[in-house]
Amino acid sequence: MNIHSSPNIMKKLDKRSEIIQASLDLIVEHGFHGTSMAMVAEKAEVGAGTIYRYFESKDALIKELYQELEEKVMATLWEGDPISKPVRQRFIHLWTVLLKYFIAHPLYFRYIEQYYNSPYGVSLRKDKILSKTDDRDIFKNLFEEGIAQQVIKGLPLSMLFSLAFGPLVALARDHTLGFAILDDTLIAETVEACWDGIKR
Amino acid sequence: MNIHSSPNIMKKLDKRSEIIQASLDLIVEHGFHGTSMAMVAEKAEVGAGTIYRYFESKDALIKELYQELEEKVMATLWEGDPISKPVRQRFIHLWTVLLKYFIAHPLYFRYIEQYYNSPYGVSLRKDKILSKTDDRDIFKNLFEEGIAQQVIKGLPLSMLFSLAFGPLVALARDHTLGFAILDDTLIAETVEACWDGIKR
Amino acid sequence: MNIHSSPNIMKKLDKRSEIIQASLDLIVEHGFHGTSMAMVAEKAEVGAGTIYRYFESKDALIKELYQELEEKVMATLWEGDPISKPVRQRFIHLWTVLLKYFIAHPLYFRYIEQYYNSPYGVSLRKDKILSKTDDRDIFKNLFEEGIAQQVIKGLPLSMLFSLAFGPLVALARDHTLGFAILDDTLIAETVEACWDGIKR
Amino acid sequence: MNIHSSPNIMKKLDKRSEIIQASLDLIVEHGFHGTSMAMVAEKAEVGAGTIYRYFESKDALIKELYQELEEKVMATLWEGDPISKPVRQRFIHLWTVLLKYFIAHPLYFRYIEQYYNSPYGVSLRKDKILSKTDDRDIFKNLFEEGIAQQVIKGLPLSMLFSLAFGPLVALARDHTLGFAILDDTLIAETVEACWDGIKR
DNA sequence: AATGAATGAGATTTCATTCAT
DNA sequence: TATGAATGAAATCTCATTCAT
Repeated sequence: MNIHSSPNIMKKLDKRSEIIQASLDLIVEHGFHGTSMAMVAEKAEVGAGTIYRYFESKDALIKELYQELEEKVMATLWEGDPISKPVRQRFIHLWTVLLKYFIAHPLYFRYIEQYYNSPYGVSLRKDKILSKTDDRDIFKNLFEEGIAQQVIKGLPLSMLFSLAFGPLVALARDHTLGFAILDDTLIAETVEACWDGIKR
Repeated sequence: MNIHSSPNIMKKLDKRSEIIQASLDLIVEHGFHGTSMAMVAEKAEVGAGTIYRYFESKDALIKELYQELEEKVMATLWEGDPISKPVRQRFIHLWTVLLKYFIAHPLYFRYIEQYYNSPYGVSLRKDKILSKTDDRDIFKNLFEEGIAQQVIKGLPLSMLFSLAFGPLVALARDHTLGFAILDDTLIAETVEACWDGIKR
Repeated sequence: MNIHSSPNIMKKLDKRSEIIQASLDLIVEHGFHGTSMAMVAEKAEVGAGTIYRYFESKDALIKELYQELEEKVMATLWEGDPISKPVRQRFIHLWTVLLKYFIAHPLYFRYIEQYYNSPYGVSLRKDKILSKTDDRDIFKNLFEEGIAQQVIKGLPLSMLFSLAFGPLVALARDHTLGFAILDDTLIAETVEACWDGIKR
Repeated sequence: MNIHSSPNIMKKLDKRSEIIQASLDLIVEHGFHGTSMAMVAEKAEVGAGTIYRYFESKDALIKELYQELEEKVMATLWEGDPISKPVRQRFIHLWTVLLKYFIAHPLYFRYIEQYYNSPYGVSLRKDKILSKTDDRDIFKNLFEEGIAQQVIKGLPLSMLFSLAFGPLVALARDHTLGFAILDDTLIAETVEACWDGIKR
């Protein structure tokens, strides 16, 4: 690769990124079906047909956008995960990072939530439950360790997920919609409350 | 009004109910935009035009359906609310009733959630926050009383809502989707965990 | 049914007929892909969406139009078929009727031919060969009888079909395109020539 | 031109040939409009833009491909035409060669036929009839000689064409589609039958 | 009041062609 | 000369809504 090929590569990446970004903005504001491909094309400043060079269909675009966002979130969590620390400390760390990430990236959060609660998300989750390689392994391991050490309630995993994520997601939603304003203190208290919900 | 007009009224109510029920079934399964008016008409066994005698538009139908479901939920909560009992006991009662109601009426729950997380729901909630007559008064009063009695954490109301409803909603979702199975014991434990999240 | 319902029925039949007729005219002139649904809608003086009340898709329209034309042709042949007459006489009758029909209905003929020689027609014919209930039974029987009576050559049926239909179709094509002009005498001579091709 | 330019020319010819061949394969299978330029480019292993260096447009490609095939067929006929032999013998020779050629090159035949029966072919034939330099001169001469010698029926030339080519084409079609299987004996009988159709 | 055929605006998607590299 | 990413016009098809019956 030399310096002259760079513009090509940049441009290619750019088009796809522009489309992804435009879709994210528009879908968060208008929903999946309130967002037409023409709107995406205009906002991304590409031809309508260009979208189909990068995404097979509107559905594929919606799905790939979700997957990209999910990867970003998971990467952020993995990055600083203090694996060797005690369960409680890891929990506090992970939940804090996650909540702060959602607050810092409200569009990501809104999109993920919208996707999750649509027919798209339901089938996605059904698929995930079947497959072994779940993103949630990082949490699963944490919970199982906590149960084994008797610091977390001995409830079914799915219940622990709901108890621990439910408040965080609800808070993030209210924040991104402007119904609540979270500062560092409130974030810390929220995370503590999430822990309180599952701690023995 | 005389007795002869009764059949007419019955019929009219019936048609409206059929439309509402058909919409609920279809939207839960296919989403707002995966459900066409033609599908609703067929399932409700009415003419396509008939829907428009009862609902001004598809959006109006979606909104009114939401409001009806919300009213049913709130009526159920109001009904047996032990207003004179201590805060904790009221909380446990209300949350148990709510969770059981969602489990007993999974379609109601799925619809409400889908609505809540769509652009429809966001504007609805913005409207509600502005108006004084909020359905959530029943909870607001409970929380304020709890704060005053120092049995509930002194956090902003919006945070308390998230902490207390988040786990419940997450659990109800997993249950209605078949990802978790809740019996009476687990319901009780869930509600306890919700309380743990906000109790001082 | 009373006289007042008549207009309804007429109208319904009319729309479908208008669409069929417009499609026939346009496809014969511009081909399958040179004919857009918008062109059909305009020529038929119906809304674009209306076509889809009568035909599931453009392909379905093309296929159904073919089937209708084929039925008309076959009905014409059946009608005056002198079953009890000698093979030669039946042959002369059927071929004459067919050629005259194609000359009288050049659009029908052009459409059928275009369909026959397109990918549509190939799969159609493959299906037909598999199924027993072939329109061509009328000809098959005639040929088999002729072979048995030793007035027709003892060749495979598919060859006899080609030998007997080939000249007729070629003539009809030239006539409908204006490359040849057939009068009654020439028609008779053509049919004789078709017979000459298969007679023993 | 020197020896060094040879590779270039070869390459250029190669690309054009690849495009022609790919188009032939694809159009025979999917039809004119079922075949996109992108499909051709991929199958020919050239860039999409490259096609336009050799052919002005898709229509031009379709037309040139037809002309190439027609030339090949005519060249084959010219090659061994026993001009000095009696009419009947020449006829038998030419028709046998033609039928065998179509059987040996089913793609050529299918393409020519598809073209012939499309709006492309109709205008092509109209043009040909106007111009004097018709490929059909070889047949025209043969028929006129036959008429003069009173061995061929005294019918209009266009009729003789239809009578003589119709069966051959019909047979070739059934063979290439797999609906009939022709061996040397059947080929000979077919050609005899073609002759029977026009002989006095 | 009830119907459902008809509508046409608008959605998704395709594809021949261009043009910067 | 060759490429293939980009384009946008145009195609097919859907569907909320209307309106004559």
